[in-house]
Amino acid sequence: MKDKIKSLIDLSQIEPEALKQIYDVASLDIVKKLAIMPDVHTGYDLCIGGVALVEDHISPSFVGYDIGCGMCFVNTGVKKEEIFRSRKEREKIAQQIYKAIPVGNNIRKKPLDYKPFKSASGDKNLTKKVNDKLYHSLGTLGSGNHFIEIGENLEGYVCITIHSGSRNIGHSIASYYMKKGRFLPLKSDIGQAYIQDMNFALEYALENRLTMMKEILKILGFTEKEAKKIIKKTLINENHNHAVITEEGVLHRKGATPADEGQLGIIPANMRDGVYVTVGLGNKEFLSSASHGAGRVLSRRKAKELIDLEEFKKVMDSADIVAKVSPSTLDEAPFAYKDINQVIEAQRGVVVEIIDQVKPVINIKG
DNA sequence: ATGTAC
Repeated sequence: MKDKIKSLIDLSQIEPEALKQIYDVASLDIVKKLAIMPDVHTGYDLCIGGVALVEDHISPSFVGYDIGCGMCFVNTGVKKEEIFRSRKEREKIAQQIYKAIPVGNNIRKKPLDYKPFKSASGDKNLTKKVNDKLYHSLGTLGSGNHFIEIGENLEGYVCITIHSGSRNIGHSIASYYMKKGRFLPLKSDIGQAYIQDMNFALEYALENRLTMMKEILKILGFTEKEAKKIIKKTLINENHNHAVITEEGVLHRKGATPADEGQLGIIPANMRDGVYVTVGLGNKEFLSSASHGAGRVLSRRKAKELIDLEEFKKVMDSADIVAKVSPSTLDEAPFAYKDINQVIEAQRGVVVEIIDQVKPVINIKG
């Protein structure tokens, strides 16, 4: 059983509950390989930061609730000084973003256009449930670790990163299929239906991020034409909750950045340290995957209990980052996360190379 | 991870 598990972090460093999940999953005959990322923590069924190769079956719970959750990134090609001259200006832009993009539990009052969903399983309730919120949820950020970040890369160019998922749409699809079984045979109607509906959620999550990306570029003063060009030329899109059918089996990633050879990805650190741009090395031992973040050291509850708001404010101010520093974001403070350098070093040259790094200027959160 | 909704 243990030879199925390949971990980028010492197993002794993993929280007991997540470790139990790892052994439970690895003990299943149907699971051929299990790769563990350094930001691993307890999730529903398969741990977050877990990548599982499964034989002939697809598992809704191995993909998780936020199907298609992931990152979009662009490099505007404009230097920081050309857009941001003062802190006041940055604060104004942050305000404009909060005004244009619903965050947290909020969705749009006025719906945006998107092609309707029809459940491949034929379930009328699921179809209705998804379509009900489809247009209102598009272009909304969500909560938790989801964020919008405007930052400066190593060359001084303004880059935009968005971390968000499929909102209620993916959640509805995920819950519906999780009730159908832990593993759905690929050669079954329900398995095929899940694949189709999961793919819809992946597409929707990308559209969700792109909608926000276009709005942000507009707020930064780019014309529609310029925005299109920036996206076309520089977009990195990657999602860390999905399943892919491969020749070796069904590859499920839950909280893991795809790192096929040459594949670009984004690994976020935390609100203060920004994001890393990665290129995959296609390391099959680790199922061509990398971490999807730094990983928490404090649970959300503990973070709110232990972290001092003033301390949080101090580090964000000294890095001159405009961000929502409040009791509601204490659980997202840098101290709630592992030291990103260690997490990166555990992966550099093994599953990815780092090709760029972006320091935050503005961080938007739910 | 998520719509004030069984």
